[in-house]
Amino acid sequence: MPELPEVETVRRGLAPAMEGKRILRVETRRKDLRFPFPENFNQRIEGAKLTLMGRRAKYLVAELSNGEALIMHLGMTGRFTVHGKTSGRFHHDAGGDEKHDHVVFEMQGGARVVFNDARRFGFMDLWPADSLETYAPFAGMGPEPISNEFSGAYLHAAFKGKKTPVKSALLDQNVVAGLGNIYVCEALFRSGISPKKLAGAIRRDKLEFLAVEVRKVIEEAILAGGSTISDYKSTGGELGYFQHAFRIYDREGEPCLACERPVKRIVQSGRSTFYCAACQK
DNA sequence: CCGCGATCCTGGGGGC
DNA sequence: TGCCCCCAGGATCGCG
Repeated sequence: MPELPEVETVRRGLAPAMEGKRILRVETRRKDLRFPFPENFNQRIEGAKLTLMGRRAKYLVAELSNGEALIMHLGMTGRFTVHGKTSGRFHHDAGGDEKHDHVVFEMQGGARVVFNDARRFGFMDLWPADSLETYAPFAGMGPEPISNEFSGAYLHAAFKGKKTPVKSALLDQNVVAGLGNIYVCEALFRSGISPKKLAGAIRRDKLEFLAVEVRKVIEEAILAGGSTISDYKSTGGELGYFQHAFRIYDREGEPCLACERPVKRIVQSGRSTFYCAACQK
């Protein structure tokens, strides 16, 4: 489920159950996800209070009272569910019984927060909270697309001289952080730019459009609670509904919403790209 | 520096 | 029903 809007939706779902609460106990049911859990993972977080549930790009960053930051990535299929008597929406069962439930956090206040990840591309890590900028994936990472730093001028500078297709450039987390395959396709369609166009060859005025559409599609998707693909559910079991607002993603062969010509699908750097050859130049 | 393919995993869907 | 192949929201690494 996880591009920026989905991760932000998860963050908002976890915050009421975890923020300001002590982590009473952590159950890790295997020694690794994508990577091994860090050394003494359980001991290092049990008993600590989770002071802030934050997010950077597609990473959840939970700051703990002991100075550690618990960094969590959902990979492709990672999902969190909140169980028990907590404020807000939650599952009324005990939780932790599903296939691929790998980690269970027992929180002060009674919530059980369960991490499930079928493909195990997700991971958890610990890093000093006061030097997150030195955490390898964050070093060199581009701005958030909904930040003031992100603009047409920024893209103009970031794309300067780049001979890579704009689709690949936007997927590069060091250019802009948090976009993935779906929202890149959507933003390129909305701004009328071909995914094959070389990043460095796009006119400045088009980059202004692109920056605006990237921001808009991400903001709209956050408001919709993210996109639900397959049977993804957010922390309380509710579905995001932005998938109904897809204008180009996963619409191969269907009529373009602007010109009615069939939507094309190509593969770029191993990922599907959906676009309209007539509307995107 | 760049694009590309392979890779880490499991599951769902379509074709036969 | 079963089997096989392809596909999937991510990200890294090695190769040419």
